[in-house]
Amino acid sequence: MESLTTGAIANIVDGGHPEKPVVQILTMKRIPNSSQERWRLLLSDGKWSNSFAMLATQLNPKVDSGDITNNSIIRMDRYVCNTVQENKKVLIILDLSVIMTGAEVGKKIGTPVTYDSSKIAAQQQEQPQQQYKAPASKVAPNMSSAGGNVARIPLAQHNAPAKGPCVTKTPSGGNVHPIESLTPYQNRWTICARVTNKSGIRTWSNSRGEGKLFSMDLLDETGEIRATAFNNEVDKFYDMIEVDKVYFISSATLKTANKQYSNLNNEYEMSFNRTTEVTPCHEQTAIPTMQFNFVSLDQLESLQKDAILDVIGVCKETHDLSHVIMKSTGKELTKRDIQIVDTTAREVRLTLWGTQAETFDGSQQPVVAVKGAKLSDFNGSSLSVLSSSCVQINPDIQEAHMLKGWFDNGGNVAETVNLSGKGGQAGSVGGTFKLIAEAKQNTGTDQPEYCCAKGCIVMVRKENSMYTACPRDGCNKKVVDQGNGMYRCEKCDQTYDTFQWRIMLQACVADISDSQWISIFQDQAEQLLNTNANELGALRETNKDDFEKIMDGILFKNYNFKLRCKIETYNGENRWKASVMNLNPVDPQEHSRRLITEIKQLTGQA
DNA sequence: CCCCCCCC
Repeated sequence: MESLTTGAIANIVDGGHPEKPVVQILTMKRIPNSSQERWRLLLSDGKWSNSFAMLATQLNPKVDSGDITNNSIIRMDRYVCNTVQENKKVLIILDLSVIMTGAEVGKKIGTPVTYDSSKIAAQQQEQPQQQYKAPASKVAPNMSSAGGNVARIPLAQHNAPAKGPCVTKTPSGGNVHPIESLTPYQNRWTICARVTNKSGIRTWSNSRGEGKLFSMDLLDETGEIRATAFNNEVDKFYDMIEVDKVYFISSATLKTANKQYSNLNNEYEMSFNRTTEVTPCHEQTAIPTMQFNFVSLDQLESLQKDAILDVIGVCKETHDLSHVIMKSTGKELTKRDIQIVDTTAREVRLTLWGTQAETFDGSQQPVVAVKGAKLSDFNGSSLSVLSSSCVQINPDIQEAHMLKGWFDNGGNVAETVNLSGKGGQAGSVGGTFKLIAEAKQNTGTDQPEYCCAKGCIVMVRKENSMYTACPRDGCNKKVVDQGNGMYRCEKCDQTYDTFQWRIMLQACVADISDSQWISIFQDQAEQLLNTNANELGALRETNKDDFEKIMDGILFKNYNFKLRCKIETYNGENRWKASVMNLNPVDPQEHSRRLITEIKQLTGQA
């Protein structure tokens, strides 16, 4: 039987920080009424037990997957223990390894006794400052001595799993807390963080009142968090806070972050309040300057519209500056579209605004990294830079060097899929999944909306499913047969001696909720029918039976469709119309995963 | 306590 680190629980409660203690989970309880899933654990070291432990939410999947259960023996690879209120301690497990599964252990080891709470209170008075200790191996021995002896972590270790703070003491001699350990459950902390982004001052006015605010992104080597200052705190702090500088910050309010408006890797965000203190940190630190969580371009189509995300790509094409008039205010804006490409052979449009658009130089095809770009569904998928975004040109980071190397060695001539061309051509189907009946409830505006639906083709209209089109590439206009072997295109105002076949399918797609006739055009129809339009057109003329066989071959199969849905007015009547932007056979595993996610959402488990 | 972020 794997041995536990006897006495570790008592040691931690008493303010110690044993390295990677092995403990047993006796029970796990979900904390009720918390907006986010949070687990409280009763831990035992075989001799002592205490229910002061919580799982960092990034470890929740280990509970959901059953990796950790009651009786599991775990090694706490990284944890912090903080004091909350007067006499309570909270231990947060940041990283753990399962040494033995609960099933393997099968029982409580030993007869642990709850570590006495009065002892905790007494201990507390002796060690009021005992809050966070970095793992000994990560910091230099004399980091707290006078003379600016600061522990340095090599920059190359930024992404190493175990991290501690670079600066370990506050100006008043207290401990510096890692950003990663901040929670609303405890309020006595000081962080030492670099400001990586700072907004301008913005005012608002709504039914709840008016005011002004600015926000900033804070970073240390354990994590990042957004902070916002309102009204008086704007006056107090706006001028002193400078991008790229490092500050000690203490005593702000923590609350759950709204992910819709932030891409920072933190479930909480910070609001400055009247007790918040900000002090510049003049020590040299190894706090990194920016932390990206890049999404590769092939993932864009599977993400929700309006998502805020980090991207990096090589600028393969730079468009001219242009000006647009804002619909809401009539103000004129300057913009520039660029195309960025990455190794997934996707390219996407990225729109820069204002000064950033004016000063952008794409002539050397630089690498462009954006933290906090916004995804839109215009023309399939496109990206836009927001005022809260941070754009870096040729950043000195590994991903950028890798991309540039790839681009200069063939990537520049690689064939790519343009995600910002029409509906998006990539294989993955993106957008919100809906039942057909739900999709049809969208009676919205004249703007098309995009969604996904899984459905079965139950009928297909064979007549009028093909037409003879202009042979000029990209025209696609129906030609008029002149009866003399010549075909006339009105759009091109030309007569040709040839034409090309195009497919325009009407298919009735059904799911459990409803059915609907949907248009499937050329490219998607060719994919669906597994043929090419010219061959199919020829077959239609020569062998009607085989033609119909091919058309019937698509019946009664399930597909995931990405749909473009629109209300069209036809003879004064509104009609819901949908066409297929792309389609894929249903992958049962992926489909099941999505259903499980939906069930969890419906039952409040996610 | 904001959460607007533009246009095709």
